[in-house]
Amino acid sequence: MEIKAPRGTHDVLPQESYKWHKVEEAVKGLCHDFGYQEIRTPVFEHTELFERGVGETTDVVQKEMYTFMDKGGRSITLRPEGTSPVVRSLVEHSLYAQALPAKLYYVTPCFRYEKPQAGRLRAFHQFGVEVFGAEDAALDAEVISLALELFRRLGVTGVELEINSIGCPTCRKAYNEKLKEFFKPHLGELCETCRQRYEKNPLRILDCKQQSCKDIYNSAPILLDNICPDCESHFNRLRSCLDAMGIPYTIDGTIVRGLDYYTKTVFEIVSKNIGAQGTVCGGGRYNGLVAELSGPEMPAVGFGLGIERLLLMLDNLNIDLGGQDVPDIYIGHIGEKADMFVQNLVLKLRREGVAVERDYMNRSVKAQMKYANKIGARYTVVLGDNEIEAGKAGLKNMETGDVTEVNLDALGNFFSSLEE
RNA sequence: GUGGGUAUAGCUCAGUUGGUUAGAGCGCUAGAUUGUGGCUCUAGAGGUCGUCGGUUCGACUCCGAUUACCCACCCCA
Repeated sequence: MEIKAPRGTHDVLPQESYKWHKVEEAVKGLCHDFGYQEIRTPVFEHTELFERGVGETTDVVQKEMYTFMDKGGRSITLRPEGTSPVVRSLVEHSLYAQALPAKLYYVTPCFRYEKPQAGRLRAFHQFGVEVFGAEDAALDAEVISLALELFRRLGVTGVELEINSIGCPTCRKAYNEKLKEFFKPHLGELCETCRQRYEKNPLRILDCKQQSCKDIYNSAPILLDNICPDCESHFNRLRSCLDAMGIPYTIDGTIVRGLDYYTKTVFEIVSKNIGAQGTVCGGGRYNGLVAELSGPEMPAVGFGLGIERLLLMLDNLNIDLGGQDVPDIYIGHIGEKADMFVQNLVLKLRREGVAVERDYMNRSVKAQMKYANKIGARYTVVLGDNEIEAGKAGLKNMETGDVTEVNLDALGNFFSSLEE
């Protein structure tokens, strides 16, 4: 029986992996420019971290985690999101005692047991950014601008920024009461899940897609209108900062986010061209999380951005990230003497940083050339007794077909001069 | 977790009302006066038709189950 990749996972094949490299390079350069440093945390953590961090009532924790007991009897969970582990590490290593704000980023696999569909995998990758130690909404804006700058640098168009404020625990508590009051007379008209939401987290009702529920909550009090003065001024400053940077946005009062730790600012960057899972980046402020995970009272803001969804956008927009890695030169050979000569020459050139390929199939010259063409070699040279004797050979430019005579000793120099 | 669609060669797909040795294009390999790619031509390799069961004289074709993939809901990146 053939073994296949588990449901909801996929392989990044050689003809795709260069795209990942390009995206990773872009992320690296971007974070450098914005002053963010990389942090790497383990793929698995104690289950409790996510229960506490993400929130026990969330879907992610309740039904989507890859949780298992290890041989030491510990409950372990494969990271379902990137923020909690970073906060755990921040607290564990007292990173908050260093220069603040602490600005961190990561690109890492995440795992959620969900039913796969377009843009949704069980094993996927997130580029994430987290900033700790500053309350200023200018940072919320910076983090948003960073995400948008990644899209800009990669040439991605057609993404839209949506922002909202879900307030702080104080004003949200008051608002929840207000919501409950509003929905109370309509309880019977709400859908099944919304009736549960009514008890657990009335805020989520506003996220319901069912028309019947929509009709009701359309006239519900709006959270934005009910946040406290402090949250309101934070939101206004965020808007001013975005305006100052010339970043357009829409305010969407229905953005609630499914992770419990968010406070004040929440935002999504959505795209229409990757199917139903249009949110390519989501994040916001989470001022309570560090303390929740036994750290000091410390404000924070960040986002997660789905790499696979980003790649999906690039494909659908036909954005070429610059092609695959190809050999500088393919060295063909004829005869045993040349075989050994080439064996040595290949290593010599590789030591000089030239990307070289040769024949390992004992193929005809014609077949070797075909192969060289297929793998996209920029140059080819074929060596036989004559060339080795003369120390010279015809170097063929595969793009133009031009052949120029070169000294075999000078091949390395030829390629290093090409780079200049 | 709920719903819909699909399943034939490495890939994209044909396959007639069930009827003998299951096809094409692309890709792969090898050739087309003996040491040079791309174009063209020729040949070859490659499939227990997702899996299991049923109906039938006979199933790739009909029925059932199962699995996987795709799409949507939910949720989220």
